[in-house]
Amino acid sequence: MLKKLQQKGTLPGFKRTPQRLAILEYLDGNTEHPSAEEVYEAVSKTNPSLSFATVYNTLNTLVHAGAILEISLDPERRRYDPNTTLHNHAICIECRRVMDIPATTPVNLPQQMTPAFNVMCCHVEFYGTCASCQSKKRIS
Amino acid sequence: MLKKLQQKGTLPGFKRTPQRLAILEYLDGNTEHPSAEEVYEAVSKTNPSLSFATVYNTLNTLVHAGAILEISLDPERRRYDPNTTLHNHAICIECRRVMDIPATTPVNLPQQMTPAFNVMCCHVEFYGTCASCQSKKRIS
DNA sequence: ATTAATGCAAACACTTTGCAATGGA
DNA sequence: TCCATTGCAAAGTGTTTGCATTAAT
Repeated sequence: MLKKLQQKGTLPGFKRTPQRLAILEYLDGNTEHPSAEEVYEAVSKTNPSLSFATVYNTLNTLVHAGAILEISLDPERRRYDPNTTLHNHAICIECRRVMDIPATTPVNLPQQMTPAFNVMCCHVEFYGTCASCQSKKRIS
Repeated sequence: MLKKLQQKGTLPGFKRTPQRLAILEYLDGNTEHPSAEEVYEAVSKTNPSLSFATVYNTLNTLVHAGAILEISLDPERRRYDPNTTLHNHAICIECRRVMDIPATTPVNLPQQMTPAFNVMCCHVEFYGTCASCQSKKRIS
């Protein structure tokens, strides 16, 4: 998905600037669900002139193009997910890390709701503790 | 849950001020998933001196006491849910309204994740269009 | 009397916007 | 050349905080 945008003429009017290409490269295959600040921190290492405006501008453009997903698991800040295929998330309540979980068995709305609400997609959030936070707790 | 807090001596140190009692009354049984601003708008009608600081202060106190839930479906603002029992949500992508959905069949993590991630609870988000937005679309 | 809560204003964090300068197409 | 994008600074939105005053216990 993001690889396509790195090539010429995929999205009409989308100019492939050095900043955008660097952001695309950072996002492609990234499973960290980074925030705008994390994108800025990472990409500005190689592009010191990068501005926050460009990061936000690019992320919003990518969201509108459907190339990445905006996820609102964190009330403090928006996070972005380059994985646009159907999948779920496990959120560690200790370290707040978000992990991808394959969408296996489909989840259905209870029958009585089916006619009233037209489900287009669904997203499951698993809250709990990740492996590393579990072992940290055992030690302390 | 919220009814209890309206009575004396339920939460040590929790003072039942007129503002808090009005907020509790507004929240109790409310299924609108209101934001802080919506709480302020509604409650300040009867309590004109109410301040935003008090609304935020009270909502945070209630969240910490486990009396209400903070939900981050909306990246723009936090919403609050007085229903603290296990349930899911249907989000209309047209009008952004959030509806409660009973949690029927339990959702499980794929087997291979089970030992690594200790699931404590799970929350399903159904995205789609609600009945009223469907009929609006048919008309226009 | 003690201590928590109120209301105001200022501060804060995240995100968007206006605009002149830049640079892809 | 044309027009989207950049970078900066200012503005906008939602939330928190400091503090003197008020009021519940």
